[in-house]
Amino acid sequence: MRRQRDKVDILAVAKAAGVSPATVSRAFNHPEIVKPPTRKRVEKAVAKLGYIRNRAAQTIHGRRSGTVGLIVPTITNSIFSEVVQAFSDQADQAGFAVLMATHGYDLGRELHVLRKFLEHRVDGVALIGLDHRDAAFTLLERQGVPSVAMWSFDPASRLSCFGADNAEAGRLAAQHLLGLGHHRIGLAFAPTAQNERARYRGEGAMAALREAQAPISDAWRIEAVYNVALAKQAILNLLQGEELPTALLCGNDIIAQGALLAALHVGLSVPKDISIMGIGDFPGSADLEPGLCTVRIPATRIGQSAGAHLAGAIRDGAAATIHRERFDVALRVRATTAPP
Amino acid sequence: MRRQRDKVDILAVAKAAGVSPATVSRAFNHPEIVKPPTRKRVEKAVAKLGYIRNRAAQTIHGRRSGTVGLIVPTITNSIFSEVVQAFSDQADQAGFAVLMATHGYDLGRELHVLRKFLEHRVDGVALIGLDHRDAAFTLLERQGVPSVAMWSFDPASRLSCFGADNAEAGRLAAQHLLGLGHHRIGLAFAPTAQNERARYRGEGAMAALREAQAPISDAWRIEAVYNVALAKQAILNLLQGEELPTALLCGNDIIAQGALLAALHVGLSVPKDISIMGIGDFPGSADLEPGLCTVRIPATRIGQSAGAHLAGAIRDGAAATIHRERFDVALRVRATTAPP
DNA sequence: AATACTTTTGCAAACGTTTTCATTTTGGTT
DNA sequence: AACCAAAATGAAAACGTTTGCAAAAGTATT
Repeated sequence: MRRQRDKVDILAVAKAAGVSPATVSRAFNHPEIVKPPTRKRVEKAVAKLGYIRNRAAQTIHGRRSGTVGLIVPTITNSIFSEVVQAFSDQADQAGFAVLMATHGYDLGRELHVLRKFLEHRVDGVALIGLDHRDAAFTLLERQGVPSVAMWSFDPASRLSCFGADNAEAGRLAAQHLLGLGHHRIGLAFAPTAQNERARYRGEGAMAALREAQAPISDAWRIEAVYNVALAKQAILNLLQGEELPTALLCGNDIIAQGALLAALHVGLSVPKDISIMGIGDFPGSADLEPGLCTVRIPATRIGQSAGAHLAGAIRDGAAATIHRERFDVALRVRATTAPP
Repeated sequence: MRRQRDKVDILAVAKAAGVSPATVSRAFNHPEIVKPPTRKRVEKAVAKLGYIRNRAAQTIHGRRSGTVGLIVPTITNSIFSEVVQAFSDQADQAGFAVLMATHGYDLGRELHVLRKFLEHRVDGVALIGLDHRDAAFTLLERQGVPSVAMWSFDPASRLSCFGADNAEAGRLAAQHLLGLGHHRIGLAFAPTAQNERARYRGEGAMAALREAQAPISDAWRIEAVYNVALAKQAILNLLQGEELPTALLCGNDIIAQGALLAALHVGLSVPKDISIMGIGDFPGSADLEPGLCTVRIPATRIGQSAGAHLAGAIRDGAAATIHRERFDVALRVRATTAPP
């Protein structure tokens, strides 16, 4: 049984292998420049002592920490699970460990977490969306930390961004409903104050409705939160009203899922009695009964590209240059929509 | 505009505040022992220079890293989202940053990630379940890193554990169906090889069926994976058969959700034509239409307790003592089950 | 005003690596 | 065998903190 007191560091390994600490270090970081027999001896010593490198020590020496920070609003529903998974996989493949945190749609907490991550000297940062505290932007710029924003595309973004044109997504959704002949369209969106995704989508949808001269009733405009149960509740209230819309355009698939359940709950048949349209095409949306009609946002590809780009930017020390990538959205016509 | 070259470290702050580096350090770590006016001067200097502490430097000095590792099978579905969120919140509150990774139900990858996290000198580790590579256990013991396993309870566990008795959950589910009068019960479980949760649940269910002398047909025993779409597919195959079971007991709510969708898809009415039972009570299960009958496992409480305990064990340097906490499971009778 | 505490601060030695520079070893040419 | 270049290794100085110990500055007690 190994005693606690004889700590096994690079020096202990060096002694056990009969080489200098420098050689041990090189055996890890530049194996090609240490002679194979020596390397073998080092490896044997490492195995025997159960040595585990200390990343903190190399971080302090100015090398990279080997971590990237990932800050998302939430992981309790499926909205970001795909993008988080894809990003993490990519980071992992590039050899990074992922520091992850959620802020619950509170940009103040986001800033707090960001600061904490910078104390840990993350080599890069990934955020969701383009709405952030000004302090967050300046912090990232001052520290020269490569960073990416995922989910939204904006040609004038202050951060590198990988995402979709949310206004277009909203427009596409509205146009699909209008094209089916709907005029009385209800809108269910999340609060848009600190959330440009919801804001842009809403604006895109409204623009399309105005163009088509569809009426926009405040009674049909409800605020839902990103949670199936709560969204279901909110929509139930709407469905209690007397004059119902013939279609419901939801800010994302979570809300749409709530809407679908609410409709079924009050005995409405979808899409016969009411059409329901989502945005996002989250995992599971296609498999609902009936399958949810929505606008696809390629979350996995966004996460992958963002992860790969961030890893590259870290490797090249390219914190300052802004890179923007726009991912196409596409209508996914499924069974929850039909002519009124 | 601050030049990149004049790095702002504790020395720069000290100079700007007219004190020694030691005092700056103390102002951060033991504010109570530095005189208020001095502290003020330090704080002002910190703000002016935009200084951000370097956690790596304090880690290397033997202090704690301020990070905990969280390794889960997956986050792409709702299974672990609750427990992950609760654990992270707790860790965050205790001042820790969370290094998180997924291994996709591959315990080899889990070991790999664990090793990586130890290189980063995480102060504690949280895992899901009790099935792990032997090397993972020894690694944790050798390194003396406080660790907890969430989700399963076992009085003989090798790690501290916070979780439910999965055999009881399986038994409870089976007994509920038997009690309703079902005899022809299909079982849909995930592969049990490296997953004691599924294994114990299955064993508990089988034991109850045997006791009740219910027939166990291999044709009604199918292997599903933890993914709504794939589970739906697998169950669809089962439902194509001629002699159908009158009830379906699913290894967890994800599979049950797939089963529900599959049944609806082929035009079966739930629970009139077939009863469906899940295990877990994941977020959203209560809100399905019809609401999913299941066995509740208190994921949020598990994550909270595990997080709080881990933080405590780190504070007290109590890596060796094993703590086990058992959380009660409870039947949640909802609309997807009825007498045959 | 001198003494004895107590509180606050500073000095300097760690912490575990990496890397520059210098030195030794190796292998290839004459 | 002598020489030279190239390859491999070692010595030591960093990296940015924290903390034990000692010195200095207050504060209370005579």
